[in-house]
Order: sequence, then C-alpha cells, then structure tokens
Amino acid sequence: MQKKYMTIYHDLVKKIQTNHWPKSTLLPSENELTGLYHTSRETIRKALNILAQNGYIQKVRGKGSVVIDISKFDFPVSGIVSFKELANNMQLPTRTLVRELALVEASQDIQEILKVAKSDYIWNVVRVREISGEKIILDKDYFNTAYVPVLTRQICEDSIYDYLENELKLTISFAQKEIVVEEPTDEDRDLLDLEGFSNVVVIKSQVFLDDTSLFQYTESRHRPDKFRFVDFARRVR
Amino acid sequence: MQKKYMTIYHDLVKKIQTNHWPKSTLLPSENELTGLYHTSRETIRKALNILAQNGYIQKVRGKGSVVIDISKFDFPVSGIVSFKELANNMQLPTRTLVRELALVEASQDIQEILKVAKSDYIWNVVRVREISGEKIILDKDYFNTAYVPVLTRQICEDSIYDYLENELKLTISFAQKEIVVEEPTDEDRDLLDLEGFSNVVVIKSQVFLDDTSLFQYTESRHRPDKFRFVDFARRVR
DNA sequence: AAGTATATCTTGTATATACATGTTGTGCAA
DNA sequence: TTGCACAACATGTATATACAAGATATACTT
Repeated sequence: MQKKYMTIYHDLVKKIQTNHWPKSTLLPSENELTGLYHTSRETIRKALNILAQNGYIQKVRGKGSVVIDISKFDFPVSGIVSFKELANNMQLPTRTLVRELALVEASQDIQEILKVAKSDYIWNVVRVREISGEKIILDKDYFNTAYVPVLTRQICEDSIYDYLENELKLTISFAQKEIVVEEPTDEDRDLLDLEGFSNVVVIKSQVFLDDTSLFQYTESRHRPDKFRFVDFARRVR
Repeated sequence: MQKKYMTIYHDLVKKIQTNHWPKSTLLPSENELTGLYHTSRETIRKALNILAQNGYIQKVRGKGSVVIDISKFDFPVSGIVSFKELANNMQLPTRTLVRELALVEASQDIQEILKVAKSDYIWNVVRVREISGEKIILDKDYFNTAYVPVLTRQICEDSIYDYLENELKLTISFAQKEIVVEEPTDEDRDLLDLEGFSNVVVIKSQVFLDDTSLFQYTESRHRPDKFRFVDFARRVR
C-alpha cells in the first residue's frame, strides 16, 4: 500500500475495532493525528472522511471525531462482496455447488440487460450455496465473454471474483443493485431447501468495471428466513 | 447555499439529469471546470468526488469523468428519506392513516434498542401508508422523549421528519438499517391488505442525530410484492 | 455569584503548488 | 507501413497556508 491516507484509514479502522478508542469517545484531533502519522492535516482529513462515510465515526464541528462503532455486522451484503469473502468472515461452514457452467446465446432478457447482440455468447453460471449443510442461496451469473473469455468449473467452485481480479486483472468498480421479493421458480424449488417458504428474496446486480463497461449480471436468490441486509446510511440535504 | 463545492455538485447533478452531458460521455476536465466555475481544482474535485460516491460519474485516471447515469430510480429506499419525500417523487396517490399515537413506557425490547431506562416514557406511533388505495406499508416509530417532547396527530399525518428538522431544529444525521423478511404479525394482518401473502419485508432502522445521540427506532413493514430496494455500491479494496 | 467577553481549542472551506501516474495522439525512425 | 518515443493532457496524492465558524474553558467584570 503506497497511498498514505489509505494506510492511515486502515490503521484507524483497526484501532477502532480493537477498542483502542472506545465507542462514543473522541479520536485525537486532526492536528494531533498529523503528529502521530507524520503527515499533513489534509491527508488526515481524507482518512477521517472515509471513516465517516463507512460509519466508523461522526465528525462534529468544533468538537472532534466521535467513534460510533456501528459494529460491522455478521452479514454485510451492502457494497460489492463475493460469497467467498463473506464465507471467510462467517463462523458457519459453507460449500459451493456448481450446477451449471455453459457458454450459451443470451436470452432476450439477458441480451437487454447485458447490452449484447442477439448472436453473442455469454457465460451462464448457476451455483448453489450451502450454509451449515442447507441449500440457502442460488446464484445465477451471466458474464459478457468480451471481458471474461474463459471460465472453468474449478474457478466457479473457488471464487470467480478472485479469478477476475487476480488472474484477468479486471478492476471491478461499481454495481447497481435491486432487492425484491418473488415467488420461487421451479428451479428455486428444485435446487434450494425451501421448506415450504412461498417467497425468495432476490438481489439483482449489474456489475461494472473501472472503465464503466458492464460485464456481469447476477441474480442472488435467498431463502427468506436466512436473508439479512444491513446498511449504514447518511441523511443528505 | 454558501458552500461552493456543494453548489457546484448540485449544478452538475442538474446538468447530468437534464442530459446536458449524455450518459457515457466525458465531463469537461477538472481544469476546464475550474474555469467554468471560477474556482480552484481542489474545490472542483470535492464536487466530483460526491458525484462519484452517489453514482453519477465514474472517474477514470488519465481520461476523465464518465457520466454513468445510474438513473435515480422510482423508489430509492437507500439513504434516509421520509415517506413524504418519497411520496412527492411518486406518481401514485398516497395517504397516511395514523392508527396510534401514545406516550408509553418502553417495552423491554425497545428499552434496549433505544437505550432508555425502565421508567422512561417514549412516543409510540403506528401509521399505515396507503398507495393507490391499498394499505401497503405499516410504519411503527418509537421516539426518545428527551429529543422529541411533543408530538401531535397533525404532525404524524403530515411529516414527522419535516417537524423534527424545521420546527425542533434537530439535525438527523445517520442511520443503521437492517432488512429482513418475517412472518406477518396479527397487527400486520389486521392493518395491511396482505391478500394472503405469508411474509412481510421489514426495514428496521436506528436513527441518530448530529451529536451521535440515538433518538428514533423504526420498523417499516412492507407487503413483499410492493417492496423494492435499489442501491448503488462501490467495490472497496 | 452570575454573567460575559475572550482566548484557544476544534473542524470546515478555499486556494496554491509540486510531483506521480495513467491515456492518447503526434511524429519520427526503421 | 509499422512501431516506438515523447509531448500534451488527464486524474491522483501530498503538502502548505489562510481564514471561517462552532465548542469550551478561563478570567474578568458587574
């Protein structure tokens, strides 16, 4: 890491999480922090602003930065996080079952969503996520082959995002997400342990790269009783 | 508005929304913008960073700022937005029915959530939101009387947030939100037009003021078929 | 003793400069 | 014609200074 304000940010996060500065106390003032980190006030302020954005502190003019330890929860689906990254932070045992991996012509719907031509081929991946032995989540991924030419079963069982970022060197940047509740499809009923639930929670995401190109569409279909979405929000005026 | 970077931000938002710079084109460079707005580059950069945060542009190093018009959707429940503010942006007719407004001792649960003492009184508000004549949303609000001493039926029918911000001069600042799916309670079945749905989507929010004090807890209970949550997310590394 | 003015702390805004680093097109050389 | 070097321009990072404005403790005045 070479970006100074980022290393300071991460250091401050760690210190807040380890209770170095307990909840609802004040951080050292910006001027003191410049001394501690041997840097300028503007650099400190950049780090502090990211802390505020992410719900670690609340800045109060004339007073200082209050720690608000909205403790980063068990299952933060906010942001863009791969299942593997989630699983790593979870206490429960997880498993991924690849049910489908095929290069196919896009359906009408997917054509429009991914903005590809009629004859274009796309990757179609269907995976079941098992948590504590129960089939809880059905992930249906569609990738534009212009950006993801190759996919293997091995990659899908491990982590596609890991492959995209570390092997293909793609820079995943932002996503448009939508959460709705739907009736289960036959596929849902077939592949998930729905236990009589008459709804599934569906997270639909369009995911974009650094250069604003749309490369992925995903539907993540969850059993409703196991679904939880937490978010930190700021009031905008 | 006296903050220069905020007026520039709002001006740029307006110009993007009115297609002055169409989707996937480049904004003028930072240097050009300093000329247009008669200001310094850092001030322009502050405005641009807020645009990027809110999903209007994607900054690409060496190239410029690409407009990504993730068009602000019909029902943005992301952020902290009052029902009245939502209703004003909606095409459909809405109505609010106040079913309860009482000063009561907090239950065990609410005591813990709002962090008030056993004997403390809190405001308990129950409102039904009608959209196109259907009872779709049940809002259950709990306010700490230390910050909201007075509430009237009139205020609850109009907009509590409007009252808090413009009359009481409270500065609502941030919230911790959680979305889960639950089985309907008797109250849900009684007050909402559930039409046989066996689930409700519940948004639970703790809302905080400027000085980090917790003043409100809310449960917003939605009929699942009418629920939609959209969000813009950035990948953090 | 009470209240008020003030000094001094805090964060917020605006501006300037310097250099690093990524992108793109121009023009020269093979 | 192809390919490479380089200039020109874009954004990113780090630093400095000045002043505005909110919070707070101190000391002084009444």
